[in-house]
Amino acid sequence: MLLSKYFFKTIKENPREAEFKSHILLLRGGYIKQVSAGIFSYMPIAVRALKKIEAIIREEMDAVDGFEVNLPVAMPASLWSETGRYEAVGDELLRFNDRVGRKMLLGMTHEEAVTDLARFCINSYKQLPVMVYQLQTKFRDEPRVRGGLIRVREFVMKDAYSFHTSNEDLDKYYNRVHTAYENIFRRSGLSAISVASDVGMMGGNAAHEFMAVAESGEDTLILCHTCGYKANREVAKAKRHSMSEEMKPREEIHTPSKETIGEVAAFLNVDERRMLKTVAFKDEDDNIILAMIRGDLEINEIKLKNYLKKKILNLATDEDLGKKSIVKGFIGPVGIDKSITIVVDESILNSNNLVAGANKKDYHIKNINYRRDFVSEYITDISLVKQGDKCPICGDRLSVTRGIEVGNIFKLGTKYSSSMKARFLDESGKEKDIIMGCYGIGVGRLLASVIEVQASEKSIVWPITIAPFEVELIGLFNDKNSEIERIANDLYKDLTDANISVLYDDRKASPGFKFNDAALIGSPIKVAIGQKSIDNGGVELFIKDSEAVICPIGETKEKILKAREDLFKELK
RNA sequence: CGGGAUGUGGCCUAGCCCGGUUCAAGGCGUCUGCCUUGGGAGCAGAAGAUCGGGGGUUCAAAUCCCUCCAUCCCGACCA
Repeated sequence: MLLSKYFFKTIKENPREAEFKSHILLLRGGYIKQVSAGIFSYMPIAVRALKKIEAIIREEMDAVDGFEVNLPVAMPASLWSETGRYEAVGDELLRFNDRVGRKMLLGMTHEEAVTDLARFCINSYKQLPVMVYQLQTKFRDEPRVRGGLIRVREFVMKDAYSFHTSNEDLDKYYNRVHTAYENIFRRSGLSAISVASDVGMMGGNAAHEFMAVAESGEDTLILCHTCGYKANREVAKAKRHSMSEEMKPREEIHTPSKETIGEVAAFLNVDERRMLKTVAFKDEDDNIILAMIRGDLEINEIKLKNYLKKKILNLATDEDLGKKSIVKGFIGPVGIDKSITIVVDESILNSNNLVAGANKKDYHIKNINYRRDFVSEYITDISLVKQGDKCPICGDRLSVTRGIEVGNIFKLGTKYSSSMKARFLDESGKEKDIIMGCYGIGVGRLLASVIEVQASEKSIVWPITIAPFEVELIGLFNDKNSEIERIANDLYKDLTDANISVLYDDRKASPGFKFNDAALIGSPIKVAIGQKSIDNGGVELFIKDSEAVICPIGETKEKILKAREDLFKELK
């Protein structure tokens, strides 16, 4: 490809609206053009990289016996009503009417469409297991977009759906996909780790997310470097040490205007770990829920929400509490209105003689003990894991890092097949719901993550497997110097004939201009040829971000072929 | 949806607080000509702007006020 003819434009200055490294470099390098918040046009250089990623994904999906399909972007609302999601999903589902006024939607995910296909095609256990996948545009009307391609409204996703006769078979297949995902990210040059994750609106039994570790990531990951425990903070657990001591008699004490854990602990001179913290929430029906946890810990709202199977859970306002005659700042388990749901964190069970509010202004109660002083039918782990907490598996210190979710895999179970009546006949002729799994990868997000994780502030070096052009040939000559131009042209032809994707910068532009554009184009192999390099004995070869190496012209093609092969080998 | 910020030729930025003789400016990019090729060259010329939109205040508005819109960041939300 001749750069002088290429549909392409670079920008010298950082665009005003971009803050993320990947966003800045993708805009400056002429990969993407923003059309609206979270909606982008992709230029040829980006499309080349995306197609390479898609090719890797297809190979790996085919290798786990997947069949590529194409499901619709626009669907009738009635299909989604079958699972109740037309009504259940919020405004991120874009709803509209067609010309006859029928309710429609833009697909943000495709469980309904694929289950509809499955119930049509699958009748017998003999057809299972089977997996279908697609690479297709999704639209999600996100309330907040972020970081260029990191979080967008319209994007291409690889989504795959598998169908099984049993949970055991799903488990087996799920592991195969897990491996396929590891292959995809490794081959794309992105180091991603899988963590246990929340199942969210997809429902189902188990899930993993594949995370690119990056400071700019929006997810918080909990990792144990000793035993390899890895989890999204949303579901992460920690070992909480016991704080038991001999039970003491309960005692009410005057704590004027001491409302926060810190204030009360200081006032009474007790450790915050001897405090019982109560946080009040409100659900979608305006019910008050009190979550109780040890004073030094925080509530993980997602765990709490999942445990209670609530759709909405917000912090209760002072007004909400007032309506139920709950005394803000002095809430406690003893003497509280019995009709209020109390969720008790496990940390309360192995601690005792705790201090909590007395449900009376300016009073707390000392030496509260679970069982003796109160009980609840809702006991679970609702604690938020912090840096330095103990690993639930090995007890060693946990560390916290940030990650970008580039893929996820879910065990769906029968959530969709049962509501949509996607069934099969088993060996004994009995009708059963098909057991499903689903597996997603955000293609554009993967591309952006590669930059986010490994690019410098000013330049991209693409992994060769996804590079828009494997080689960039930088011609440094003017028109009069036809000798050098002839050598460059010959080299370009040689490389192209060898089936290497080459971008040849043949533009009339200064060397600095070309080198800077090359830094944005990001070919992992760059060749510069000019009077200076010729005088030094040939061309200059740059592999990834290394210093220039002089290479005789006659050996250039072989050197590049070798370097190319080596780079591919690294990402096998 | 809450909090914060920003909208000035294709891109970046100054001017705004303190309205009027720098008031529509500078750089980049683009076009034409000359010249030039080792780290975003030089010279000369040219095109290109409803100062985000609307309303208001005023003799006078990019500048002050109201309102709407758009974009970004943080939070909420999220496969």
